[in-house]
Amino acid sequence: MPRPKGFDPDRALDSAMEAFWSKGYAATSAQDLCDSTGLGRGSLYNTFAGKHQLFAKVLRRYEDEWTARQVGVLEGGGPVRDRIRTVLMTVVDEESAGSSGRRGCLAVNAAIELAGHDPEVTELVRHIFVRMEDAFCEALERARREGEIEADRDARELAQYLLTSMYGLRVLGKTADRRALSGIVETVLRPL
Amino acid sequence: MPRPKGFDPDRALDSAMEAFWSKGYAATSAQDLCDSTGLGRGSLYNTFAGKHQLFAKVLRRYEDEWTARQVGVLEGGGPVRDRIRTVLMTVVDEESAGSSGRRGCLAVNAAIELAGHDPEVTELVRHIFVRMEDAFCEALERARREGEIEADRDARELAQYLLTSMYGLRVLGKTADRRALSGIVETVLRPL
DNA sequence: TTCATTTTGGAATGAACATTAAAGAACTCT
DNA sequence: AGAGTTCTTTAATGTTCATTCCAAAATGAA
Repeated sequence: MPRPKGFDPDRALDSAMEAFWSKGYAATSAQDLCDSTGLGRGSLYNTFAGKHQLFAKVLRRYEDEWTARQVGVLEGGGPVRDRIRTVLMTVVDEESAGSSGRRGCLAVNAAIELAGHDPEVTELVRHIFVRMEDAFCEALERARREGEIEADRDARELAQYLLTSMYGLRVLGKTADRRALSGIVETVLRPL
Repeated sequence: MPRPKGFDPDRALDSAMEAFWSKGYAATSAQDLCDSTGLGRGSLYNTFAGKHQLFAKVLRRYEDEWTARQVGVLEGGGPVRDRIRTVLMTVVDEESAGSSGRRGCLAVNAAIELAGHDPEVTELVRHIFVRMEDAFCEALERARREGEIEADRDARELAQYLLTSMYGLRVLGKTADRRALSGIVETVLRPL
């Protein structure tokens, strides 16, 4: 049996995520990744074949860790309207965090920076977007069956509308303040 | 009198915009800029002090050329609802362009890639966002005065809502198809 | 034509880039 | 203890990066 790794690959993946998340793909160097993970170049390239493959792994982990959390909220109990508000207000909270935060959403960042140039990343991002849309859709369907929202509304259509609003908040969050963002959330929720 | 420049700086600025727009800031090298503008390194650095200053100039020109065009549509005649639809459908058209297109919105790209790290770019982007929001707001106010929309609606609130939807479309445009995007436009327009 | 000035393109700069090579250290199993 | 395998570190790879420098070409004014 071989010598075991001297570090936890998942923990390293989280550190790498942190780096990519706050600096973007292109602006994060191999040195940055070594610094943030604490690994040597050799260990890094042995474990994650290269920068691009590492980023792909990071994106998959982001879906499992962060997207899944938001999906979980939408699958929870209570009025849908409140669950959706919780999700959107989480976005507002993240975007109006102090200078330490403001990293936005890794999937959105990746979509804007790489979609169109990088097929693999585009596919991973699409997967995340679809998963969120489906979560919105199922929550709305359930609400419709239980009579919480009117029966003639198209759940899929509303889900796409909410997804658009959510990612629009991510963009505006770069320049708008918390007060404006939470106002928008209420406007978005109104037609529901 | 000195020797005049052998090129049109505004035309060069447009070429540089093209490069930054389709590749992003970090991924565009000085060589890329020389190739796309046709300038030598000397001319480029003599005219636009450096990559960063050039990008700032490009962003200002983007506002004058592209943002102003959308503002113009909103200031035009006819029902507001139609004018807003035109603006949003322009976004859909741009996002579902063939492989040649799909550059998105330069301001959104810059916001996601650089806002939070680059104060100057953040300010330039904010300016563009505010200008679009104001244009939406004034169009809505006018519609309210002329009785086209109900008087109890808050124009500023609606304007922010539309801005959010517009930029959300930019994000989803990276993975969604034309059919989905234009469906979203109608959903966004409905509560108006 | 000559002067003063500026543009221009190419060479040159040194730093940072992603990645690979190699050698020794560390570990498990026999 | 020893063999076999993997990990880790360091050095080194060659490329590309943004930017600077410089000599030569080009221009308008005198």
